[in-house]
Amino acid sequence: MGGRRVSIKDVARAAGVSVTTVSHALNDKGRLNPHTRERVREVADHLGYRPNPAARSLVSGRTQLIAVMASLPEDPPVEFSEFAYYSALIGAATTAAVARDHSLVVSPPGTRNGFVWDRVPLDGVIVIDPIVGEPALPALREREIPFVTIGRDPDGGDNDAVVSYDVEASTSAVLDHLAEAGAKDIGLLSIPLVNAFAQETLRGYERWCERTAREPAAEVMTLDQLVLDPDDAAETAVGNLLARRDIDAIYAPLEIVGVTVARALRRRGLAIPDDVLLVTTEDAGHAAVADPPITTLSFDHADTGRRAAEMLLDLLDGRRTLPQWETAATALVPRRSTARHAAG
Amino acid sequence: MGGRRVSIKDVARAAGVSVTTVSHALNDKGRLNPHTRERVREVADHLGYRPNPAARSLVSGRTQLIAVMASLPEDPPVEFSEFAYYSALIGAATTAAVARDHSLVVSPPGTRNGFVWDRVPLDGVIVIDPIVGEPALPALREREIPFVTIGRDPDGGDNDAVVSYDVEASTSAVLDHLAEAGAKDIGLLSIPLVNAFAQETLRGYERWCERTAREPAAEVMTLDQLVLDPDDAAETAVGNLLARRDIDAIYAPLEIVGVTVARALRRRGLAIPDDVLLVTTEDAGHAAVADPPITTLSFDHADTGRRAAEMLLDLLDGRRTLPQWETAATALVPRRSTARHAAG
DNA sequence: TTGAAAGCGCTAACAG
DNA sequence: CTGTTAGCGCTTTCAA
Repeated sequence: MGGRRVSIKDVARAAGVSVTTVSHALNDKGRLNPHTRERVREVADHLGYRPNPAARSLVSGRTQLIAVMASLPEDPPVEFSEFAYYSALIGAATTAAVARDHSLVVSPPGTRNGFVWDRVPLDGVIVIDPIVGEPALPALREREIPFVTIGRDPDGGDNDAVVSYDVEASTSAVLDHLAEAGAKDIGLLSIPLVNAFAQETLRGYERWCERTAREPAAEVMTLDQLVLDPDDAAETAVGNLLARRDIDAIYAPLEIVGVTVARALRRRGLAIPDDVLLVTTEDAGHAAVADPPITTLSFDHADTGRRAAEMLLDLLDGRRTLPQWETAATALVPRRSTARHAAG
Repeated sequence: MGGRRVSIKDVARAAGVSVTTVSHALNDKGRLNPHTRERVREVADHLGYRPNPAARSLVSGRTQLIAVMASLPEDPPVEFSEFAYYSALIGAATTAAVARDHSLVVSPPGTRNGFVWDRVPLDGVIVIDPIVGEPALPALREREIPFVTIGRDPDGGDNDAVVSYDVEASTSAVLDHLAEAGAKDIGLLSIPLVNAFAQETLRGYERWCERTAREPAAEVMTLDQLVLDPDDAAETAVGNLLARRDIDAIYAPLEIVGVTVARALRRRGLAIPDDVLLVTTEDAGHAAVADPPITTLSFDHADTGRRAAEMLLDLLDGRRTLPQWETAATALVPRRSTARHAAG
């Protein structure tokens, strides 16, 4: 397209030097007369020279490209766009990548079209919330493409680079908060145990119950239910939970679930927070605007994205080596759904 | 990194043919003995051969990479992640790109770090909601990089490829809806007139008022206000609007504005919908869960992203030529905020 | 029907 | 301090 781009040769010719000199001048390599270097740079600048990344990549083996990929079950297929937090995460990762002279490509989940790295040569990959059996991880390991997971790989990954929340501690914080708000009997409405977050939440819940000598009551939704009809899944799960025991507080991770649970409770004539306390997690911010506003466990997704990108980039240029583990902050945001005695 | 990738030479050697033959066999070029072609393919497959995109790109000049870039004011800087709809849009565009053997890279807005296409060689770019004076557009034109804008370029762009909503018609629909709901005096709380959407909304509003013989009352927020403190901006704007006239309905595009306006009205003792009817636009879905749920003008962002990607890809392989114009559907979603006489 | 060879733009030995 | 040269992996004339 259009009038051919200016190449290193054009610059060399215009500056009256060899291509090597140009290359060195522009990349601060070798020993060059500062004067020559300067002149070459001016010429290059004047000509609007831009190194061709493809050529550079061909020789260096690196592409300055990293990818971010959401790990989502393929069957049934989860709509990528349902997760608002990807937006924040991707935005931050992009910014971090660009600041270090890389770009970020977005990979669709699943393998139906093959992996991105079969199409684009990638220097590294960020995998968000790897699910059990995620095929991308073995593929990356086999291809020796460096990667960072956001959340631990539930299938192992002890030697991986991971940015993660301290899920067990956060879960305890949620449950402590509920207990302090007067909860006598707290039920967990768990998402399917497909990723480390879900698994660790359940474990955190069980341990907390053990520590506080309470009888756990956990209801785990199936993946099919949740994906095919989240409303119905939450509805059913709440029903099961309440049928089992006289629960007076629910921790329901995943914002869409939390919001639906709130509706389901209301439909049953149960008031929040008077009859049942409710906590969920933050995603698109629905919890905050719901009526009543729902207390959430919140994550700084932008921070997480930034950290993951930084970690990957560090791995790529050898500033860090495997394994890596970094913990991102969580915060409990109390709202009316857990303020039993407040006017709020 | 790791055990060198298998190159075309390896395949040629293993199959006992020349690299030319391999290239032809794999790309369906030239005239080859079908038997040879088949055998070469098997060998390549068996060896796990993947063409090196950098090499291919060096020769073809194409990279199979397209970018998506949000056009946002740099000063004051708008946080990319504030717009939930990017997530849906990017997800859909990614899927569309991948289906046609391309990948999508995300560009941060602004030019502080130079443009993406200075770092990654791109075949084309999607620019979301170009603002007045967006520097990317002239840059793209100059570099002759094909692009599609989502929403018209307010600075011209009559010869561009654009995917757009029919903003004037949608605005009319909103106002008609309000009028039908009993609105006597409808105010517009406009976002800054930085992009085509804002400009056309205002124009649509003015024309509608003219057609229906009403006196327009539009309050335009300044960019600084809106970016620095959206809550305060909306608050002030509502105040101004109400001070001017006895408005009984407001159309406040941009969901964050709409939600804030709702709060501001309540704080003033005005009930929605009884005292004031309210309509906003859809973004993260806050309007739907707000109390009362707010009627929105909704967009199918995924559809828009998909169309934009398709259009760009068509442009790239010559299936379409400039100019292009495609309209994406909008829908008015009535909720309680405009149901004056409903129990809802 | 197949192969040799040039060359895409760049970097990095190696010479001078 | 600067230039020559050999590739990186692939596509593509052009010849055989």
